[in-house]
Amino acid sequence: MGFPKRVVLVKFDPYVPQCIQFGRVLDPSAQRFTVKGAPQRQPDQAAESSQSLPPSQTSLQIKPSRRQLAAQGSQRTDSHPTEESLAPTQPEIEAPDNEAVDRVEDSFTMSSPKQTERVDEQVADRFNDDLSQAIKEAKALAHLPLDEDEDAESPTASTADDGDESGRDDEPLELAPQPRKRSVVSKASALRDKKTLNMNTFQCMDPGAGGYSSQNPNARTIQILEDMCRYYDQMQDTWRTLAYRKGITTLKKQHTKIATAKQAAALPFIGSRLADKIEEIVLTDRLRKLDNTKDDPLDAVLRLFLGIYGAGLVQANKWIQAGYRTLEDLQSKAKLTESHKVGIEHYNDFDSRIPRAEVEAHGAFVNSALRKIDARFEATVMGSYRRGAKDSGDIDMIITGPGATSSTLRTIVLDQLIPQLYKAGFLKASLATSRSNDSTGSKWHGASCLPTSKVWRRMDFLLVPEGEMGAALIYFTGNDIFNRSIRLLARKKGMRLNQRGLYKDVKRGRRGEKLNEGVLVEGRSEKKIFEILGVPWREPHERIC
DNA sequence: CTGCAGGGTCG
DNA sequence: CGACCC
DNA sequence: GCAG
Repeated sequence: MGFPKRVVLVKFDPYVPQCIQFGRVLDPSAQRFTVKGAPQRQPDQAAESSQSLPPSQTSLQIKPSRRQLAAQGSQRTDSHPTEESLAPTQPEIEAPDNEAVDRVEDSFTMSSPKQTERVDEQVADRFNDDLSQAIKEAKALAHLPLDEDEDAESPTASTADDGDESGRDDEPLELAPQPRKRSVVSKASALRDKKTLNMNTFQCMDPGAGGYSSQNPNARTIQILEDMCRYYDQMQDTWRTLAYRKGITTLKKQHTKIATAKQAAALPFIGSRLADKIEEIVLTDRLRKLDNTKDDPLDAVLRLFLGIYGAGLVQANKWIQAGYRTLEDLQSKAKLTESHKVGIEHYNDFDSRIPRAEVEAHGAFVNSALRKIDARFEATVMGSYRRGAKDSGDIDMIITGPGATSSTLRTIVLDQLIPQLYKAGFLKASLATSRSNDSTGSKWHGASCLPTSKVWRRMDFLLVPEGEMGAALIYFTGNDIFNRSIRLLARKKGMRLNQRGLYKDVKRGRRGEKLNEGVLVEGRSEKKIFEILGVPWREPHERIC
């Protein structure tokens, strides 16, 4: 999702790690600093039951709905709508340190760029076989309007992604609205193999909604839904946000106008609720629900508080219930953790976007310091920067080195690099950091600031041992939807994918709880992981779901 | 009605 | 361990 | 909010 979306395929090395980013997504327009004196009015705007969130509850209930509570844990990802703005069509936005990247790649990836296409095709082909079968299955299971005979040309996976640069306008046809025709599709095929996964449900199998633009017939609808989505994201309603994102992505893939609820509901990831909203938007050019929630003072306060690093629904509601309405209230009256203090003090800093050039500068600063400690190590900026974004929510760097073990990395980074960067005045605060003596630690989260600036930026370091580069690349390349999708796929295949590697023979309980670590299958090569999972290779910029 | 990725850090 | 974050 |  995103705005002007899909633009260039910036010309960077496909293998260059591009990563997922953990930016915060906050609506700049939100009147977060002007919400003082928010009325103490009683909440009545909770139209739907599910909507009666704790927030507004001026009164007693501090308790977030189960939904929301469960929601913790995945919000604010860089893949949020507003975050995906890719750099404008200037192909020249190459990563400044391409060399560095190349080196990294060379050291940690099996295949060289040369072999890329070939490999990809092979994978793709292999995939197609599986796919055609999966597709049938999918059609039987999903209520997609495909005709039986159509699947010969497995649409979805425009497989070996034609590295077409001029962007694409081809859209996955399955999603195309077509005259409803209850395909009597194969109960046979459906029964054939219960284990066949419905690939249509994995967004990682399908190139992102790249062709989307304001030209899309559903542009207006999408715009409003993105507003809703952004709102829910701010409210940290993870699952609703996720659902919206999926639905929006589907809509972006449509090339015809979706005007009725019935029409909309036929699409994947669009259920009755979203369908109704879509119809309302088309009919009235607005969404009442959005209008309401948007200007509720208490919601505004809640969103203000939720924007603080380290503050979630529980904490924010406690503050609200305690009567606090402004950041000043919190600073003067509430008991805050160190993170909260930093988060409040630099609320604006962390809330603002980081220009691409500045991201580069931060990266250079870190890299320079690291090289002085040990020239073999490298720090590479990942995140949306690698995806070619013109600005980022935070700066995310992977630090690795030839033969580096997690232990040596911890020593180098945690005991030397970080302290030095602090001394240099570059690092300003730590928010969450591993301890060099913790054998499992692998990250450092904090804030940095260029000598030439006074705006603090969220900076994350990830320590990645050589043997885990492949998995790390996938993880930090994102986007998050893609990651979650591919991880889910791995799970469905009895495996487990995390930032360290792909594991097989993972035993799980009835409810999916991991009962066993599983056996490491692959961690070093990104491509192999894709291959093993049967996911067609996708360039980083195509992993925007 | 339940799961929605999986894992690290903080208090 | 719950909350929060990536 | 969707899907199973």
